[in-house]
Amino acid sequence: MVVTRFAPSPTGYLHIGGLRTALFSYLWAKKNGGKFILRIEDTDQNRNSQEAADAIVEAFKWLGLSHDGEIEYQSRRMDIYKRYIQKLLDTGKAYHCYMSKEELNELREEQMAKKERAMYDGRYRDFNGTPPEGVEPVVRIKAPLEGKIVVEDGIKGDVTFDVKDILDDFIIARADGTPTYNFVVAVDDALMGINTVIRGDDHLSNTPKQMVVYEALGFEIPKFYHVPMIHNSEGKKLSKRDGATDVMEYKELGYTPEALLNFLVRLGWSHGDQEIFSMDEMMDMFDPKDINRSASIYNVDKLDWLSAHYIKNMPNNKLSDLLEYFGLVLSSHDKREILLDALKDRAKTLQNMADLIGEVLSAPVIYDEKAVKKAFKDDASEILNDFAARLKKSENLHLPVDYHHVMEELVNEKGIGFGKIGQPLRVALLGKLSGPGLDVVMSVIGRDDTLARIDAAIKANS
RNA sequence: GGCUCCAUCAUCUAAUGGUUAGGAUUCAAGGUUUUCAUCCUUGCCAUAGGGGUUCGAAUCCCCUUGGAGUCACCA
Repeated sequence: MVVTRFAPSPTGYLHIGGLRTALFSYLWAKKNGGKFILRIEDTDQNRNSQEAADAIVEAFKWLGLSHDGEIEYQSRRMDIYKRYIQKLLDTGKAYHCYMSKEELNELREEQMAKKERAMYDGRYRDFNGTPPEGVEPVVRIKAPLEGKIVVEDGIKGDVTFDVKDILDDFIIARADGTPTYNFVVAVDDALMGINTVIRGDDHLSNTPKQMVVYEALGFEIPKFYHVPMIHNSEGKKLSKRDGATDVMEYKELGYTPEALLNFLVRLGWSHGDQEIFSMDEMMDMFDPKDINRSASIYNVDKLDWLSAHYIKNMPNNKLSDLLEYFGLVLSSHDKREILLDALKDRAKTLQNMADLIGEVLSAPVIYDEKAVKKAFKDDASEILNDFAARLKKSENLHLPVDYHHVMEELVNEKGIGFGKIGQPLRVALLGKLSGPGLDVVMSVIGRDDTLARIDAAIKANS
């Protein structure tokens, strides 16, 4: 059984990069009928981890992702970590170090001055004398002093580290007794049965340390997949300053979960030439071995395209439901279908769609200056008046086609082009020269509103 | 700086050692549309550089260059 996990530190919200590794982990677990565990890494607990967990769960919920079992909080597992630290102490695989922070800094400075690597010198590694007074010791693990550590990574291949380049007897418990990151990650992953770790490749250099812990405790090392970073347009690691990095911002912006997930799954992963993936397809086709080796740059153009694609292909009742979040209640509108059909392939996002609908539903408050200049010349007012008169005496104006007939009639009888009536009418109805079909607009707002808008436009612009 | 990773169009990416280096987004042009958008068609655009290995290299090896990540009693 494949057991994966997503293990964010509680920084407040779900990050777009985190979401991608979470998605990869989720897909791989679910595809294999396994489990996907959510673990909050709050050993330092300077922040409100509950809030962070809630934010992450909320985001997962929006996206339709779910984790198995209860959320694990590291802050609630302190007893477990203490027990394993004690075990290492008892078996001589870890030891107390009485070096003070000052001494440590001193050592580091000396090493820096000599251009050596800053590392612990192991002075308490085999210490069995009387400990110095007044120093609360940290616990250090006995790391190997020489040799190589090979991380067998499913994406990068075998990555070899020379122990003397990267390791020292690192701290596994602070002076206050709390355990440190590399220790708890290894302990938790092992204890929770996580056999497949999919995470950002910024963790690759931590992996040897975690392997030392696995080794010391006799745990089995999981399969690692270190996923390349997502970069900003500058080519640097994505940070808060790069626009929207909070997943929930995308909801506010009007992106749908399918679009966002589809966008993210294709960042660093591909399946031939396929661009559009439903959740089922992702699950069916995803395999971490197909993840790219190189970092990718985050670019919203494609997200916009996907977003538009999903809106275009969404059933109207679902679209209507989603639009309510953006303040639009259409359920009782008798021309809902016509309206949504006409606008769904013009919108990039739900927010955008709501705006476009708003432009149809409410009369223009301002008329675009250029549009007026272009459309309201010569006999535009006269033609509009003629058109209004025809509307007034027409019966049974309901569907777009009904309005279209009236336009056609006018155009034919006067021997003019469609543009002659179309342009000024468009300005009258929408205040500008772009937008959905005029017959659709008139059908949606009805005859009375149409007449009112024509009237208002003539008064304002002639 | 040490260590590690990475390198195909502007961007996301495809290509058992043999392809006119493919697709998608963006951009541009044309068609459709009374307008705009959608949609359709077409076009522009890439194997970082240098050495090898090989009949043959985007693909394997080495070097250079460039980029990224990481080096805590943070996670």
